[in-house]
Amino acid sequence: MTRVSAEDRRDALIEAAIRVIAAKGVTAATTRAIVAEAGASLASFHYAFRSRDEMMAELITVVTTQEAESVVHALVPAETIEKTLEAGFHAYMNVVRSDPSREQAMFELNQYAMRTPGLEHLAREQYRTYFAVAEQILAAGAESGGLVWTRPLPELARLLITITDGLTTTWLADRDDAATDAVIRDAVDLIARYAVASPQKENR
Amino acid sequence: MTRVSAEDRRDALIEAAIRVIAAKGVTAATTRAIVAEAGASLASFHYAFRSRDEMMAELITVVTTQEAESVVHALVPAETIEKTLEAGFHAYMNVVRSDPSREQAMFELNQYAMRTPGLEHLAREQYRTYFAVAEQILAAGAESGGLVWTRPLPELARLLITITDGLTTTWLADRDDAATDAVIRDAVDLIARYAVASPQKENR
DNA sequence: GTCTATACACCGATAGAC
DNA sequence: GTCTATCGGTGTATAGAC
Repeated sequence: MTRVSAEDRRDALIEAAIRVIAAKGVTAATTRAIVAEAGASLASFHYAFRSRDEMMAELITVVTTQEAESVVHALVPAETIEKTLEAGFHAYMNVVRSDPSREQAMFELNQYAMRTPGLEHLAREQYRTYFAVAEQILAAGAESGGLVWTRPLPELARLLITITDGLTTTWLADRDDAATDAVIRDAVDLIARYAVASPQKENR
Repeated sequence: MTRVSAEDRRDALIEAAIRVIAAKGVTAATTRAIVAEAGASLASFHYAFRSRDEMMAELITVVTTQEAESVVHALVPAETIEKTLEAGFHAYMNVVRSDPSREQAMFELNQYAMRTPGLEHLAREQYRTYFAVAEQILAAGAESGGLVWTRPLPELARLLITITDGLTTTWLADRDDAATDAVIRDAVDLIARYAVASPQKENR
């Protein structure tokens, strides 16, 4: 192997680990499987990382950020808040459908963090990121339609993530697209109720 | 060890495995850890089960049934459908709070089934059981209040499970009781809208 | 920095005595 | 049926040559 900076080696190993995890799950992501995917030697792994858990910790934050970006990127504002929300849910579900194993891996990683001493905070951090993304999406959706939310944004963001999580776990289990769409319509109705026309800006 | 029938041995090992999984996760449930918990020898495991996966398959159906029963058992009908639903969600969350690790294990087992060749059908089966329980709960809740659902029960059952799953994953990640309660109130409003007074029985 | 070789723990599973 | 002892494989991590 040609010489590579420590930073590049770490990144390459993490990207390789992400591919392995997305394909075969967290359990299959052994150091041997990761270096094989990265085309590196076993020793180079422990030159770049003190331990497998150290790499997993970094991987979790990287993959959470990637997930957040891919969801935000898939969004498109529509004419009404209902259509925007519905399109948002469908865009998200298309991300899930395009790589179910990867989405399952997000849950596995969260549980891995919860079960691993010293990594518990990463589980919480992962959801903090999700909530922040949800707030961002809701804020943008309301603003583009000239609306305001009549409920505190953090509450609606958690509601959105709760439903999204549930949609994902149930779909992963039975892959029922039609039933998922029906739940999405309910979710849209529920959330859209909390959006009202923005009051005219008052002079003062 | 005294002699035990094959059936009893299987049950004892499965119960031991459930305890190990609930405490430390699916990954920690090695054959050695299980027999140690059961007070048996390693060989007796493979006398009772052809393989670890054979035991895991049986365990998943057992634990899914247990989970269904413990939820149904925690229910109490109230005066209105709203109160019944809200009490139901809180009863469920109390089950989760009383043993978070066990509830996390339900997700881990589901994912284990999805990742293990030959066990995929168990993941679907697990959710079929959940949906059936949800239908049962919704039917009983409406009947006790003299109401009928204006939506197909399977759709409402899936909605209920979707929300319950999301409530669980988010609560497991950040243990935020107050935020969870707020989401529950939304869920109650959403579902209760589909219950109306039962029409009088008509003579014919 | 990168490699091969290896240490050492633990995994699932089985052989064979009792 | 139950046990101890052990096999072959794989896990994380490291030693030491280059």
